[in-house]
Amino acid sequence: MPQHLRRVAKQPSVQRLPAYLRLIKELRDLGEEAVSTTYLAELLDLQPIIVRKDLSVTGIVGRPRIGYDVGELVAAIETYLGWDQVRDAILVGVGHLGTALLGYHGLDDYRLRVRAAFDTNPALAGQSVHNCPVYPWDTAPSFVSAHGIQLAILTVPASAAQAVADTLAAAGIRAFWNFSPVKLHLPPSVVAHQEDLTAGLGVLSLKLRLLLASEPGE
Amino acid sequence: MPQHLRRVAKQPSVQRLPAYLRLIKELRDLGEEAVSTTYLAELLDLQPIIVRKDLSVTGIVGRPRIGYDVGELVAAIETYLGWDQVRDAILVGVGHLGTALLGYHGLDDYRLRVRAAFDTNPALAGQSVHNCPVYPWDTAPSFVSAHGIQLAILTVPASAAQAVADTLAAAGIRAFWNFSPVKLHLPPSVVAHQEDLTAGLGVLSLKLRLLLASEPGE
DNA sequence: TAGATTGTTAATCGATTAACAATC
DNA sequence: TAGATTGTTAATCGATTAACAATC
Repeated sequence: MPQHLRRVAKQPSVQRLPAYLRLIKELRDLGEEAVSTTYLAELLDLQPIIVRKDLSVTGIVGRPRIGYDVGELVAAIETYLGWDQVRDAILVGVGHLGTALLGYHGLDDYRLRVRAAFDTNPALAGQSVHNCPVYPWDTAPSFVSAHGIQLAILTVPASAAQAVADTLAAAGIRAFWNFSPVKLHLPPSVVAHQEDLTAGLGVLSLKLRLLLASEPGE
Repeated sequence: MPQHLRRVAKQPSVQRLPAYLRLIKELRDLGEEAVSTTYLAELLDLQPIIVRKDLSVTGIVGRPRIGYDVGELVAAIETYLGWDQVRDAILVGVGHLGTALLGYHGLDDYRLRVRAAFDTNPALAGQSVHNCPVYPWDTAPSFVSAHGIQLAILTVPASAAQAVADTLAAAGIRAFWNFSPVKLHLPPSVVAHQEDLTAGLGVLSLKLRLLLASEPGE
């Protein structure tokens, strides 16, 4: 493995990389050949030096006065995040959010392929949601081991999340993208990332409250 | 406004408050009267001192050896975030994600009421999605000003987000919960919070790549 | 050349952690 | 009382920002 792919960026940096990637791909599709951190920073309301530091973890080198080669930069970020290769995934819990994610073409852009969805509701089994087959939950472990799936998207109710994760981890899942509002406790050989929509709503609500409180007449 | 509601917690703290609130409400519903930071920290894989620091911004005081009063703590966090009062909202963009959010009862738990949804698709106008009426997008500005709506949830395509936000801000919207993968540029009298699902996917993908790379046989 | 941009090194800032007195 | 927990103050750690030489 090349040295620069070993560098571990801290979470704030990693979280910004997908936003850079999105913009740079747009520029590429518009025919641009180079991009500067000054420009990216302006679009994202960041300091140019932050963008430069963030990009440096991917090992990319730019050219003074010109910036970074757009094609190289896309490749560098994708390689760094592991988005350069197709990864198979399953989704568990075909409710509102699960259905929405199955219909979200964005995942495809990042080469994440949801091969199957699972649900305990027998009415869903055998159906196809946004072109993804839905199977009974019982069959998930054998599907995972048969196809060597490493990534699972969890959109199950909070009460079920830990048990579902335990079962899938035993079947071979190594990474959970967890949309259930529960912190998963897993062995060190498995990684997880929790999406918490209410965290964002909390930040926004506080901002709004402080904004309104700061205004005359309050 | 009481002094402690003026204290502005930093973003990492604020983001953790909703997770505390969720757990504490569960405890309350189980009949618990007190909770310690030691206990909350264990459930969330955090240090107790972090939890204590985070809670202190709400102005709550605990009792040594006992912890915090569960009812008081729920009230303190809700008041701090502005979740103690019902807030009206609209949603713009009734696609997969917009539909999922309309069906998400979680919003109701935080007293966020989506009064109407809007879409440019004429086939949707007049329909009702998860008990929320859908109207033509053109009518959004007048709805916002007529009802004094301050918060808007944006689930529109990236290409439309900035224009939609500009229009709504002019009509009186003060806060945007933005699910479009675009950084909004808004006047200082308006706040926004961007949800970026791909940021989380990036973090998870990197964790997985590093996990696999660290294993024997790689 | 002049000026813009990269990329390094050092300084600052803020969040996390440690230490510990207070208290129930 | 002994022991667990709160809450403050100080220390550490890590991320952001500043300064600036290198370079195209």
